[in-house]
Amino acid sequence: MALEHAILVSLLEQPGSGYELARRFERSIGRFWTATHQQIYRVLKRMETDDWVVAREVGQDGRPDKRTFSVSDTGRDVLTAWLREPVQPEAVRHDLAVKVRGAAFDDPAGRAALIGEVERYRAEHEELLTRYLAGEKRDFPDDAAPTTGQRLQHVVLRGGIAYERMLLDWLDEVLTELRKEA
Amino acid sequence: MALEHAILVSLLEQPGSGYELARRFERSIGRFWTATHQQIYRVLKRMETDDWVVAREVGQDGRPDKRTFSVSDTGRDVLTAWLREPVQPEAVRHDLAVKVRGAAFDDPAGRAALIGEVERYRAEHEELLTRYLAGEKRDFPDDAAPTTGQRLQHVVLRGGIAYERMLLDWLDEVLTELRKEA
DNA sequence: AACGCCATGTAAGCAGTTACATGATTCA
DNA sequence: TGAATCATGTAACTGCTTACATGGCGTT
Repeated sequence: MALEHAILVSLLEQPGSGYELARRFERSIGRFWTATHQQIYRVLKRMETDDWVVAREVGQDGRPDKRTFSVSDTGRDVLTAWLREPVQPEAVRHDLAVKVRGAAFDDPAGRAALIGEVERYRAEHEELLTRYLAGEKRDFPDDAAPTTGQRLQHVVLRGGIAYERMLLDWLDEVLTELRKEA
Repeated sequence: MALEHAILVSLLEQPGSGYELARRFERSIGRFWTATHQQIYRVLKRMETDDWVVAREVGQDGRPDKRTFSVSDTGRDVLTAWLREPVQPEAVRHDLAVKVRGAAFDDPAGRAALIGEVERYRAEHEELLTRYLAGEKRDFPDDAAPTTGQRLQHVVLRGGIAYERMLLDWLDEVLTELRKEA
């Protein structure tokens, strides 16, 4: 498990509240680790109890107060120890691939419906790629001399971009195959 | 959730016992849906209760008896209905990307350890790619005229191959970035 | 007046992992 | 003799999802 560790990394990059973390997980971190706000608050509470993070109350006007978390020394040690552990094999769960193989056992109407779904799915990921590329241009301009942290964030983003490009190409292949049935 | 559906697809492609299913999930299906034998037996039992699959006792000599499952009409209907549902967004959980971003907060010794881990991970996936390519050559020879099912299985396998190639390229980029620290 | 955003949670339930258990056969 | 493969499970636990809950502020 690594939600704790993803939170530690995110808070080291920039301290923030549970709500802010949830938004980051929707955006940048969500590329490689998804989590809902409910889950984040629960884990954050446990991390606070275990002294991995410390909270600071921040009063705001015009907005609800919030609790901003930072990583403690203990938290840093926990992260360091985790970084030295072997990388866990991913638990792959790819809905669409199951459906594509399942399409062999459905009738033409079903395959037509699946084609529509794949097209929708493809459009979603095309948009995602566009957003990644815009984010890259914004956050990692060519002329800048990046810090270590920025270089590592950038290479992770390039991974997301490479994944989306690969996915779009593959979806085109899938569509070609599914259309042969028509 | 879709383990049920992955099992239905697998049993439609070829009826089999819980044990055989577990082996398939280790091999081909595991590319896009992982599951352990414990989980498979539990789900299979529920599917049998709900009449999605039917079992046939098969006595074997020299080996324990087994229960071979096939998909019932109800099971087929369940699968068809599921194929018509929207594709669920994937729950991404990519350990390694978290570690790469976390490496910015570790010392050189820690980054050196991570480099070693990434190399190991890369070697694993290179081997996986080799196995995919061997499987492709074996199961989908150029000259054959494939059935619909085979064509769809093939396009899913090509997805796995494209993914592994993309991953290997990306891991090389990651290694380049991590080594700049040294 | 209604909707969306900011901000934080509780509670119930299910899916999935890890550990444990059994027992026969085949092969090195 | 020991390890690997075939074959099927139970039990405990953890992580994650879904649904529900509250309340103020800003915008249309």
